[in-house]
Amino acid sequence: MPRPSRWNEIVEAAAEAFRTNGFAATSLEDIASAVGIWKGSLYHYINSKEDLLFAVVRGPAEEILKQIQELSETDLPPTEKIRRATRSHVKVLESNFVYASVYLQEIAGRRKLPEWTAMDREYLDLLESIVREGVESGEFSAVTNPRIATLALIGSLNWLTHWYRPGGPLHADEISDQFCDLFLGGLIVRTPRSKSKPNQKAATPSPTVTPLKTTKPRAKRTA
Amino acid sequence: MPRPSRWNEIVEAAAEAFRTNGFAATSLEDIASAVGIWKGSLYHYINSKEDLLFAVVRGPAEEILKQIQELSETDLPPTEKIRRATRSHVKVLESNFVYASVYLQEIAGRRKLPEWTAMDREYLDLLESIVREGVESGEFSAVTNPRIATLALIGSLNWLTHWYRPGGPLHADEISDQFCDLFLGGLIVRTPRSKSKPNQKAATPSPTVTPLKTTKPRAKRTA
DNA sequence: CGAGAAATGAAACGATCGTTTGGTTATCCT
DNA sequence: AGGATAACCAAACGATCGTTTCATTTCTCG
Repeated sequence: MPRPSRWNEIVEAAAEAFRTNGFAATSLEDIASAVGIWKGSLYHYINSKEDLLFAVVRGPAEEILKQIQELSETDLPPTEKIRRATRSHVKVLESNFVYASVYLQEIAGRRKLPEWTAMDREYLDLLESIVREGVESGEFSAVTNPRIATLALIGSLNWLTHWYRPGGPLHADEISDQFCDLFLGGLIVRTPRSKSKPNQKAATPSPTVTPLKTTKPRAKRTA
Repeated sequence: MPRPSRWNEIVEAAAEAFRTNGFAATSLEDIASAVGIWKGSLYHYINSKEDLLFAVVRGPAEEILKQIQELSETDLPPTEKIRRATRSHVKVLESNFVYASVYLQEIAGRRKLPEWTAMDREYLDLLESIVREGVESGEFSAVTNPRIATLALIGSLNWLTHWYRPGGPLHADEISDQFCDLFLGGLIVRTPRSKSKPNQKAATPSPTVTPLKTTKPRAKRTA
């Protein structure tokens, strides 16, 4: 991967085009003309079109993983870990918005290259182990399935690429704080009631309406 | 749009291919050979390749919107509305998993056709108004920004297409129940304390660690 | 200044794609 | 049965795409 000045322009133009039209629907001519060169000239910087995709995507992918790796090595209480993980996730998404959007749309979807799926998996596992830590310490007593809770948080965060706009009215810090408050505390401020009964349905304080089939008896299913 | 028997095969094959490789990277030859016909023969069913995309996507998009429209017309308490909305959202995603995945990846992203963005917008607005209803009734006293809370829930739900696998170990009812419990109640079962102080940070019961910059003073910014 | 390397221009290639055309077979209806 | 209509075959077209090749310009630095 070369280093000269035009290279940054090229990667930025590629990222912008990939985000708007998708990788497959973006032609090298689109990128070249955005920079002001001929499409053949791109091959002094790349060996194939896919090189551009990886160049766009590598930065934020490695950054976001590094952040949670460092966080996992601390001994902060789980609540604080979740708060900081949420913040750094939103921060990386904001600071590298176009790049990160391309990653989530083109890599985290479709492509199954083992290098990237391993990174996704490691990130998920580290975040889940934080949640699990909170469950075991008794702080997250409302969680029944740590993996689902973790995936819910990751979903909220990554979905930012579908609606967040840099320079828009919502600041990243504001968003991450509210996400974190919501994830940790939920919508409802519970009335002090069943303390020693960590019921699965403890979060539902409205008995006004008969619920329609709370939880089906599950069919057994392994793996 | 024609009706014969092969038409269903074609749409299913298209959906499967679109989900795996994306719309732009899928050739009509891929779809035709999956059904066992020549690619030119597809044009007795369609006028252009995009027709296939819309045929794949229309069903679940209209269904998921219809469900929340009907729900909005009831006078159930907000908590119950959220629970039912979550359930039906997961249900539609599960029952039409491939179709819905294509919608979220190809329509809710990139494409800006006004018909679909209007549907997305209406769905978001209806769900947000439920949240807002709960805030005004006092039930959702922990919410400071209804739109962000709504987008967080939608993100968790739609991210299902990135990790859920039909026939896998997790049942759809189980997932939607846990999502809903998490969204309504959060990770933490709060200890009865500040009842009449709906502080922004009421959800953070761990004062062990000094938070790093809670919320920056925001730069003013309109629109 | 001038040689050598880096960067870009300019054109062409083979492959593939969406679409069209026209003919052939199968299916349905009364 | 037989005609009409739908379904499909088979081939080809023009356009576009990723990539290659080679000539030319621009930059670097001793």
